[in-house]
Amino acid sequence: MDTKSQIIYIATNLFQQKGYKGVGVNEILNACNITKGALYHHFTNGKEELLIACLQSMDQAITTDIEVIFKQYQTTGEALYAMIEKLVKNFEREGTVSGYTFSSIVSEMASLSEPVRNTRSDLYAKIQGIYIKKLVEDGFSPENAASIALMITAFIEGGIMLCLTDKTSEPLKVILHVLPNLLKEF
Amino acid sequence: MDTKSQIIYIATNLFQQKGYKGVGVNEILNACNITKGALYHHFTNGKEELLIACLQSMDQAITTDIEVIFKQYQTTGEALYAMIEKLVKNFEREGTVSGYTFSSIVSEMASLSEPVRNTRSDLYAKIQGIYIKKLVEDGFSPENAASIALMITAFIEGGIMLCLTDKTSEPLKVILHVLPNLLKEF
DNA sequence: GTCTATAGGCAGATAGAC
DNA sequence: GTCTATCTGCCTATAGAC
Repeated sequence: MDTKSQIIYIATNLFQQKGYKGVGVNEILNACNITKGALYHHFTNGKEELLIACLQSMDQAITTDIEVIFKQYQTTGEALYAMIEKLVKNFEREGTVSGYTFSSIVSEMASLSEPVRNTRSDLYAKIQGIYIKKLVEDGFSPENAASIALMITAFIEGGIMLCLTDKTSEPLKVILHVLPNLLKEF
Repeated sequence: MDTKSQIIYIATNLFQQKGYKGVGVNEILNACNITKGALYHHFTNGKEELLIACLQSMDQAITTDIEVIFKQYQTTGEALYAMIEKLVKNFEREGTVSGYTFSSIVSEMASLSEPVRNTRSDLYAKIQGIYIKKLVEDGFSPENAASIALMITAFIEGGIMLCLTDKTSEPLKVILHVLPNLLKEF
């Protein structure tokens, strides 16, 4: 793996654990066993450019993962069940699911720059696009599908946040059983 | 209002907007029009002691507010509808509902100290206690009530997070219509 | 109880050798 | 492409006058 990819990989983990402001450039350098020269060679605009690269890398991993699951199952409800079940198992195995949310990194949005905000918005739109497509295939109207996709995102985001901060998989487990049934309400 | 209360009031707003790490002590001093001497007189242990005071102040405001609403309505579903409706109106009026969530302040939990983590946990437990009490009055079993309270919290947390970062009230509006009906699933 | 002045450290970023 | 050395500025916190 080349240096740039390695920096992104390691920095992504650190950002997920501590948030953008919570990780210093020096900490990243230590973890990567490189020096400032190397980092600023690959990321001319410094820490913020690195953050955007990390967000895009996360997006790649998340959307690929979700797309695979959503192709495997007939309905949105079944796909969501499988997806959340995977999150629960992941949390119980590794104690984290932070790879599935951007909030833990950039929830202090107000103090972040416009490029970062825009990147984050694009990524959420992409993920919700997958939900919407499947929901329309299920027979929902496009407007309803958009609302439901928003709801799904809110539910999962909140669940992940609670699991991470309370250090228990309970919130996601509850959502696992409720969310698929919830689709019938519409 | 005395100086200490004023510091807490202003610092709370800043922390809500930018997160703990995103606000510097100097920024707080400027906003309050005081100097270091005054701040460190009232908060011997500095910024972290101030944060804990802010979290407790928020907790006071939130639980009081929720309790008032929950006394006004017969069922948990009705109370939740009124509560979320208030959040939506608040967001549309002031562009924020950050007073109702701790996540935006302390989502970088891994890098925060034990006292702060514990304070946050206590506050969430208190809020969920209100939900649980009402749910049991509604006839739910204590175990079910606990699960449902967890779900409600996850849903609202996620909704607030999306509203704040996407700058639209849509997520909470969707939740407003779904959540009360959702209770019938149990 | 509030002020000024300052300590001491670490942040992100840059220049230039190799 | 990676290194070392260094800059500037901000950070939290403290000491001591008033």
